Amino acid sequence: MAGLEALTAIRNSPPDLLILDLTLPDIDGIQLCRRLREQRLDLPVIMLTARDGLSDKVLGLECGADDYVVKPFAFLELQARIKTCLRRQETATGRKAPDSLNLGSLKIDCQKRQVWVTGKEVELTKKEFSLLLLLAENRGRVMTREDIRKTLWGQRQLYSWSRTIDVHIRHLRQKLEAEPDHPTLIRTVIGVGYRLQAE
Amino acid sequence: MAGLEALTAIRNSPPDLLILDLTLPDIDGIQLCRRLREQRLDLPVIMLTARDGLSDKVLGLECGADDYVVKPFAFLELQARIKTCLRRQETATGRKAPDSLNLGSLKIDCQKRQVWVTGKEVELTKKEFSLLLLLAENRGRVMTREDIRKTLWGQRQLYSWSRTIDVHIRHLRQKLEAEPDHPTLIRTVIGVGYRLQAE
DNA sequence: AAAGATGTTAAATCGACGTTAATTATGATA
DNA sequence: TATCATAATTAACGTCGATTTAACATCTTT
Repeated sequence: MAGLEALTAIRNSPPDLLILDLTLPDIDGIQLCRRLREQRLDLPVIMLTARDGLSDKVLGLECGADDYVVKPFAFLELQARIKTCLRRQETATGRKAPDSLNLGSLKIDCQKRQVWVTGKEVELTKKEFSLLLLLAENRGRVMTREDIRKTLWGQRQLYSWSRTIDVHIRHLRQKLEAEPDHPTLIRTVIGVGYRLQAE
Repeated sequence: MAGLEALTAIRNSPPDLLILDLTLPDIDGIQLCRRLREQRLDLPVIMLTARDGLSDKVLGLECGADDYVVKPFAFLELQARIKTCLRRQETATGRKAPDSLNLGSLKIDCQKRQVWVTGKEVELTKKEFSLLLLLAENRGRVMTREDIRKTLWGQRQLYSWSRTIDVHIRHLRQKLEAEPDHPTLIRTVIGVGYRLQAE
């Protein structure tokens, strides 16, 4: 799988741990890792590489990787590091995103990627879910279109004049709001962005 | 200046915008840029380079540069890109601004873009909010029309005889003052500009 | 009172957002 | 690999609020 594909896949359904090869077809492991961190995706990353130079090693760790294994490696070593990484993750307080969000009539299960409104489950697409999660994690605060664009699409993927974000907002409103045409949950802040009403 | 020197200089007193040459003596522009981002230095960066390959271009943007100009370039192009970059920076939500301002009965939350007067929330438009923020950040001091024009409109033409600023002030007074016709919060300093009463 | 600066209002313009349908991408399945 | 279903994005246009303009009123200073 190419790096950019991976990035999308990870955003859509984050795994518990990532093992990254330093050499990927389009963007390399270091860049991929950095992007993850920019997007506040706090999952453990183990770098995998054939190169043995110190500078690479430093670079790997500086970009936010949690550990580093040099090829060729004993499988047991990798296994050990995976265990360590996961244990560290477990015990680190509050590093992981909360498992579920409870905002009045809105309930979000981040792990299962399920959403309920007034007890009823609603089905969201991946993009819809990501967008809702972003708004929910920042409830009360205005998320600018720029914020949204950066988080969900990364740099330079979506033109500023595109109406894509609006369309997803529309879909969310249709699925979540009692009256989609008079939204109370997802408010528009004209000239700025959107805000999910806290509580 | 070499790249490492630059890095130190930037850390010590961050400029408004950075124009980076891809080829520097010790570490190249891409690495410098990446380091900046790692250190969460969120200043706009324009890459400058002689190389024309696509991969370089991609690399430049992916490392966190905001834009990219290939040498040789028309000076007007660079100028245009600088403008765009700065405008984007300006409008990005409260990056540099403090999180909240508390001035007696007036409360401003820059993150949420919300404003309260004596506990009651008031809704402001984008321009109104920017104007109020400018006055509030410089409370007690007189902001000249020229200051206001420069900050809120930049180079874009707003003729000196335009009443636009007055109109926005009017709207702010209507929304914030107990008696809009006898303003106590936003005072006029004739011949100079406006001053927000420091509490 | 005159000149210059600011205040006020409504109307005109402009731009941001909303909406729908059509199109394109994606991913699963045979 | 072709096909199909679904999701994501684009295109095109509508709507409405925000901003600016215009015209005139009122205040200040000399």
